[in-house]
Amino acid sequence: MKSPSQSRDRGIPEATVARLPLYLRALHGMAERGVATVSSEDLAVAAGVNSAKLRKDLSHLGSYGTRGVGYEVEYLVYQISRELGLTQDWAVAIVGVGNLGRALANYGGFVSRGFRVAALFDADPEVVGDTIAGLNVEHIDELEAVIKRRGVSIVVLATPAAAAQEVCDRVVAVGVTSILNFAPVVLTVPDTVDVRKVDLSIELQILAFHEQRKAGGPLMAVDGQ
Amino acid sequence: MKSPSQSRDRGIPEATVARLPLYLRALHGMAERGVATVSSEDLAVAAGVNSAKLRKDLSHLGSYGTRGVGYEVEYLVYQISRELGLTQDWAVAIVGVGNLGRALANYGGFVSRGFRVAALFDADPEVVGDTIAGLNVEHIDELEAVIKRRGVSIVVLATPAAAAQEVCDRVVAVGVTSILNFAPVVLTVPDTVDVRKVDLSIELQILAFHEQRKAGGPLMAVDGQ
DNA sequence: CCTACTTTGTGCATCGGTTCACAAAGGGAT
DNA sequence: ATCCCTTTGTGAACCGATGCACAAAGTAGG
Repeated sequence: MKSPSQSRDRGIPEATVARLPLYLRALHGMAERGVATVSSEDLAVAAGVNSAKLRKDLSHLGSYGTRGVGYEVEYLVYQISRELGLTQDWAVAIVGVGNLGRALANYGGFVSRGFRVAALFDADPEVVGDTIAGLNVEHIDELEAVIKRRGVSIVVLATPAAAAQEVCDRVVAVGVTSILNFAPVVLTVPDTVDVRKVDLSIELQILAFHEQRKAGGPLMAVDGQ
Repeated sequence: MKSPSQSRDRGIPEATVARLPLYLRALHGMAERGVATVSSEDLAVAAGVNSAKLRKDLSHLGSYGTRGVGYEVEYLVYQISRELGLTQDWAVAIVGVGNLGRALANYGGFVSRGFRVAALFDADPEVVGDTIAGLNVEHIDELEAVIKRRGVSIVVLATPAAAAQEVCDRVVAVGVTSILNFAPVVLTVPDTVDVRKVDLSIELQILAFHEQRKAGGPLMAVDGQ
């Protein structure tokens, strides 16, 4: 049941959640440049969205702006960070240390936002024991033990497609409920588990679709039937 | 002739376009396993979507199913491929050969779907001249010349954030209208240009948000679903 | 205190997308 | 040919997201 006068409605729309990190990035940039206060219009431009949308998004977190003035940058950074759960430290494990897994392990963008790569796993004895980004690569057999021991709560799957579901099942079995999947497969999970997927090939295909139209443009009817 | 003979409505919804690659992947899997015909229900399960949605999506391409039977796998693969523009060969350039660029260059998923990595660029003289995935890394100064010469129409940006906008401007200036951006910045482009962005850190932040709520405890809205 | 100006927060109309549910269309059996 | 069974294709209701436009709320200056 939901109380009617819940000051900060916990039901933040998914679309809004997806944009908060964008605002946060823009705000960090402004904070670095010493900007103290920002209007919805300016922040919207920096984040590449419409200002009305931005204001509505922020209004879901509470009333943190001052009419006639704007938003205080530092304060807003804090509020958004807290809402996203970035004020705590998240231990992330990366499974699969191929090209992609390696790139992810070295990616600075993680660490800077409250995420800490806490473990790397691979099945290939050739790479197990290697040190990547200052971390020892563990054998996949250690998956369950290490995840528990190090309090990993988010797992990134960068395995071959064929291995993804099995690894997924195993991490879900030890209680992981947040998965970022780079393998090109549809994962089956209990609905208590969140899966987000990133598929590089799909993004290119969407671009190709639009590119084709631009190129075909006015002559489109040529292949019509 | 217009009227209902506008059989294939060219205005395919964006949400549908984004799912077509998913269906395609599922269909390829089925084709390999020798499946000749598939129902919307089965294909929907394989692609991880609702069957009504799948049927509506496919209906935007035309009437390619047979009532009482389903869809012929090979035929549907062809139709979707054609719609997405995958029957032609797309030359892709990757700019920035750091960890991520390297991973992308080696990523098999591109080649297998009508995409061909045709050029690699970097600014660092240390890596220029290296061979990655069978390709010579060109200096960024060659950007315009090589893009034109090799007919590159899609550019993948895997540069540091600070360099992304400048590279973007340059490729747009030579006529590229499709960009896949991995750099964590909002790119400014003319609206004739399509930009899709992939931000690994944003995906993690979205997961963290939901994870926090799950862990968040008693004050959480009890969403018993 | 009052007036002029700025910018937030939001009600409302609208739009695109999802889902339901069923008539229409085809196959197969007799 | 007729009946029954399966599955598509789609009308229509629904739902969430977007964007306009403005009242409310604040600042600044006299």
